[in-house]
Amino acid sequence: MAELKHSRSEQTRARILAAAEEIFSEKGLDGARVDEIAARAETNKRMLYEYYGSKEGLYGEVLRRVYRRLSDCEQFFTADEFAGPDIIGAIRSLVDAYLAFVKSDPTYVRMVMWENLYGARHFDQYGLAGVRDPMKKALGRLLERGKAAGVFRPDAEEDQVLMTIFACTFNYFSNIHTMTRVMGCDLASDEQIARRAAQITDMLTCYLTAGMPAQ
Amino acid sequence: MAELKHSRSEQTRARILAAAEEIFSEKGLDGARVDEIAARAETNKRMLYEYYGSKEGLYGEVLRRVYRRLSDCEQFFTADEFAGPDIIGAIRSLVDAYLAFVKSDPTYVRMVMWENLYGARHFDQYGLAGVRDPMKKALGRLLERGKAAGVFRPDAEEDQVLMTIFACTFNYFSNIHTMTRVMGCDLASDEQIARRAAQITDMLTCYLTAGMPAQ
DNA sequence: CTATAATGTAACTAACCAGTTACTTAGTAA
DNA sequence: TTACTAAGTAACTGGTTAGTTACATTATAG
Repeated sequence: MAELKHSRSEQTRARILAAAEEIFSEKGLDGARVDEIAARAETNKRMLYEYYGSKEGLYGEVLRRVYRRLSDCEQFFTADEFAGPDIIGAIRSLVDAYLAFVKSDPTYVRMVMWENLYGARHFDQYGLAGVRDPMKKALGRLLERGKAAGVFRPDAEEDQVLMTIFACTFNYFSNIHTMTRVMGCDLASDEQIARRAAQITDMLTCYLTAGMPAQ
Repeated sequence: MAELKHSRSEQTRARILAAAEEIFSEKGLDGARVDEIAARAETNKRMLYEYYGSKEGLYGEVLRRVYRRLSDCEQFFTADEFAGPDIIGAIRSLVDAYLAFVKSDPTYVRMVMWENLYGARHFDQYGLAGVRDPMKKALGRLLERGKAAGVFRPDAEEDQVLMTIFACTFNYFSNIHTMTRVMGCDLASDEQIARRAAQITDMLTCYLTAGMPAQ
């Protein structure tokens, strides 16, 4: 029963990685404690070092796993929804999808924040340089189609639009604590999130269709 | 010469605070080392604890100081530039000013990021709840004037526009490390920053003036 | 059953770190 | 000079932490 043994160790590996993700995303590389990760994984340091070699190595694995979840959204962004004739509706879907992703995956948001504070050191170190945001491709195709159809202004730049969408969606959750205090309302509520989504879409649409003949 | 003595201790206090700002913004509360702060301030722990009581207390002082720099921009945003008849130009100035601020003060950006990762714990603890973003007031006045003049659409919401400006400017620098890798170009260059500023302004203008008679 | 290897436990180590304390130096006032 | 106080030094303390090691348990293959 080699499989059973294998499966047992795989399960421990998986529990360690899951616990590490929780704790690294919560406290960062410096704030996290190896013993705490081992305890939450219901194992101990010995196994953690057996499987991952070092604290930083484990952190790197967590980072890889988190970014993989983003790449895995690729399929979503290639769905039929984005190939139909309603190009403005597709932009809305794109914004909604990204906002839904960052809302549903606070761990992703926090790990990206930590990594930016660490100067993307581990991002480079653990071979994530090739990671491509799936939204970038989808947006590129969409802009091209929109321009060809005469719906979008021809001078719209993919990179700039992408940065705007990314900033507006990501930032809403990454800075939600300080922004809530400045705004004086609960930005985490579904109502506020929906308002924000509508606003971002509205704004992008205004920009992308400015000066073009109305549909 | 009581003043000389006083001044000497004040200088040590100031050197400690300056060193702490550098190191806390670089490494965060957990990553920073009290000995390193003392060494950089060319003094030692004894004085640090004399003046600031604890590591966290010092961190709180740094946070206060950093936010004070933002409030101090108030005067800039009340300048004549924002009261003139060129309301769209004023929006451009507002974006440029905020972008220039976050570009010139990476310490502010990083401290806000740390604080968001810490759940704004120290933000509350050290009495920064009352901090108001000076841009918020300036933008509120500007939108009101623009609407009254029939230049801006009447349904534009101050909070939403503010969040957009904040997200687009702050996020550009807070996520510059990971975004540079996804975009594949040097976002820190003056050329890229200028392009970004133009884009943000353009987009806001499109949104704010959509459906209004051309000027 | 026995040998072997995977899995797990717990104590240990060497370094580190926030915070304290005993002590020294230097500036000042009378 | 003398008495006093602020400023500075360095060693120390108690607790913590990443990483290691010696040992125990369990499972399985032959």
